[in-house]
Order: sequence, then structure tokens, then C-alpha cells
Amino acid sequence: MDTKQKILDEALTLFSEKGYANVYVADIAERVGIKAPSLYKHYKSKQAIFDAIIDEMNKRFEQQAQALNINGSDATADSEIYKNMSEDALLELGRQFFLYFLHDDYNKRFRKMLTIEQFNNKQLADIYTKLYVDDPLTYQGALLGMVASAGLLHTDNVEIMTLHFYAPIYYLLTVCDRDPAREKKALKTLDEHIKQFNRIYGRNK
Amino acid sequence: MDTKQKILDEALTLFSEKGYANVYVADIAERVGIKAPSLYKHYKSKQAIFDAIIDEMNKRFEQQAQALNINGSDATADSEIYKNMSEDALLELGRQFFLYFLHDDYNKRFRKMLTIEQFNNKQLADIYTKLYVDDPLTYQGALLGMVASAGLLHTDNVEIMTLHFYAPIYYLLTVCDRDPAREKKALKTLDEHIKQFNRIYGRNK
DNA sequence: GTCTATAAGAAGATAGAC
DNA sequence: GTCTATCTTCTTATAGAC
Repeated sequence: MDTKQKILDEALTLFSEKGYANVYVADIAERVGIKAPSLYKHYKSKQAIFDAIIDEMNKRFEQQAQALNINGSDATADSEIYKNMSEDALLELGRQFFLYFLHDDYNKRFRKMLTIEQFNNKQLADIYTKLYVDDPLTYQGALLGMVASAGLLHTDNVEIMTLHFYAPIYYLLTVCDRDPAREKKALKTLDEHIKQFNRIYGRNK
Repeated sequence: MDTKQKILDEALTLFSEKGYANVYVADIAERVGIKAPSLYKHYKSKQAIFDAIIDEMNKRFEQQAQALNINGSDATADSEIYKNMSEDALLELGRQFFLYFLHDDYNKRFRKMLTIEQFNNKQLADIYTKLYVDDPLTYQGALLGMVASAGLLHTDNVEIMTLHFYAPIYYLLTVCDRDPAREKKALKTLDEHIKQFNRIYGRNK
């Protein structure tokens, strides 16, 4: 990995652990294996490093959103897939979504950084809301709505049904971020949650 | 309010907005209406102010827990109340829990501070987990379990039912902390969530 | 591009007068 | 208890050699 990229990588790790103000340029440089003044040949300031991280993560998440069809543009194209979901497919959907966001290295570190800096930086608060509130509800709402249209889920309020599916996932994600030792129990809880969701909203009926 | 207490109060406000490292002793002093050196007559360091906030909030939450019976010791004593809950009582329970924690000045500021500092301070992460993960599930689980025992809710997994009740409340709380402009919509969503919870778990059956 | 040396300034904390 | 003045340390950033 080239130095310029490695700086972003190590900076993100440190920012996600301590927040922006608690990380010193010398800390980042040390992790990269250079001295602080050398770092200024790559980025003109500490703030420029931070901004570059935001830019890169935004790009990364756009790609991720396209891969997951979060934008919804191709949602109807996948309709057939979800209409024919097997009984356990919804369980897999929740589990994969959870594990991907929990363990993916960039998501994990960036989410922690967003969490720490959200009240200090409106831009980051907006990114957080987009990534972990609006996008998941839009994406999962589209999928669950299609499944409901196919008669496999029963509700007169898709938005709340989607909240009932997603809120426990969000809750468990933040719990595990805060205390990774709870991950094993969280995965068990996640499975039970989705099984009960299936029972409640009628997949097994 | 005496100066020593006012220092804690203003410091908590600043810490909750910016995090520990971003707040300067001079900022706290200015809000209190004194100069920084005077502040050192009341607390020997910036860290001592922070520690005093933790101590005071711990005391405050113990009192709060007793008032709410979160410790569960008197849960059975309230059994009769919850067994005879009116149809809308559960809705009120959720709404009041939500609004109390969202708006109560100490809860609000302390929760934001915990959010910001959770990855930098294991003690704060543990307090967060206790206040917003373990205590609510214990407390609400005890209540919902009693209502279920009375035959007013139907489930074979009280723990997951409680998660289905609480996770959306937790989700909406963090959403509103991040963006207070979403509060009005969140309250509407909360009502719909609890109504649907009632329908799902059988209060209206 | 990396280094050593260092400037420039910010922030925590103290001394001592009132 | 509060102030002004100041010390000390830490941190960002730059200068200039290699």
C-alpha cells in the first residue's frame, strides 16, 4: 500500500478509537512508519487527512449501496428473487446485513468515528443518519414490501414492519460496537429476533 | 446554585456537545462566569471535574432507578397495576419512557457524553450499556412478563418480545439525539410502533 | 520523500496579589 | 474565591539538509 493511502488507513483506525482531537499527527506518522514532518508532504494538514477519509468513505459507500441496491433503482428487478424467498432467506438477509456491517473493517472503523464525532460535526451526523437510519429502512422496506405484496408477510403498515425488523439489528450493532464480548450472545438474539419476526408477520403461516 | 455545582453543570453541557478533549478549562470557566485559575480552587484538575460528573450522575441514576423500580426488587409489588393495564397503558409506558429519557436535561446531556466518550473510556461504555441496554430490558422485561402472565400478551419468548418493544424506542432515541428536527416524526413513529406491538402480541385480541 | 531541528501557538496548571 | 501574569507541556506545522 502506498504511503498516502496508509496514512488514511492508520488515521481512520486512530480516529475511530479516540476521536479526532485525541489523535496527534505524530501518532499517525508513527503507525505509518515515518516522522510527523514527512506526513505533511502527503497532506497539508491534519484536517486534510480527516477530509480525505470522509471523501474516500463516501465513494466506498456509494459503491456499496450500488452493490446492495440500496438506491432502490433496481429494486423491482429483484422482485422475483424476494417473492420466492425460502423460509429461511429472511433470516439470512438479516444475519448477513448484521455481520457485514459489524465486521467489515471500513464500516466498523468509520461507524465508530461517526459515533464519536456526530455531535461535533453536523456533516458526520448526516452521514450517520443516511448510512444507519435512512438507507437501511429504504432498502429493507423495499424488500419487505415486495415480500408482503407477494402475500408472504401480512401487515397494513410496511414502514413499521420494517422498523420492527431493523431496529433490533441496529440495537445489537451498537451494543457489539460498545462491547465486542457481547457478539456471541447478540448473534443468538438476532436469530431469535428474526424467527419471531417471521412468526409474527406471518412467513410461517 | 453554588459555584462548585455550576462548574459541573456547565462542564457536562460542554462535554456533551464536544467531548472531553475539545472542551477547554477556560471554556468551562467562562460559562460559569469566572476565570480559569479560579476554577482550580474548586477542582484540582480538568479530570477531577469529569470524575465528579460521573460520580454525581451515578448517584442520580441510582435514585432514578429506585423511582422507576428498575432494580426489579419491587417488581412483583406492582404486579397488580400492570396486570390491570388499560388498553392504552402500554402505549403510555413507552411514550413516557421515551420522552423522559429524551428530554430530561441530565439524561440527555449525560447520554450524549457517554456516546462520544464510549470508545475512549471503558467505564463510560459500561455505564452506557447498563443505562440503555441492560436496565431497560430488565425493567421492561419484568413488566411485560407480568402482563403476559396475566394473559394479556402472547409469546413464548419474553426476552425477544421485550426486545421488540424496546429496540425501536432505543433506535428513535439515538435518531433524535443525532437530529432533534426528527423528533416530531419520531413521536408519530413511536405511537404507531406501540400500537402495532399491541396488535402483534395480542393486547387487542 | 524522509529526516532533524525548531518555530508558533494552544491549553493545563500554578504563583501570588487582592 | 477571584483575579492577572506566567510557567510548562503538548501539538501542529514549517525550514532546510539529505
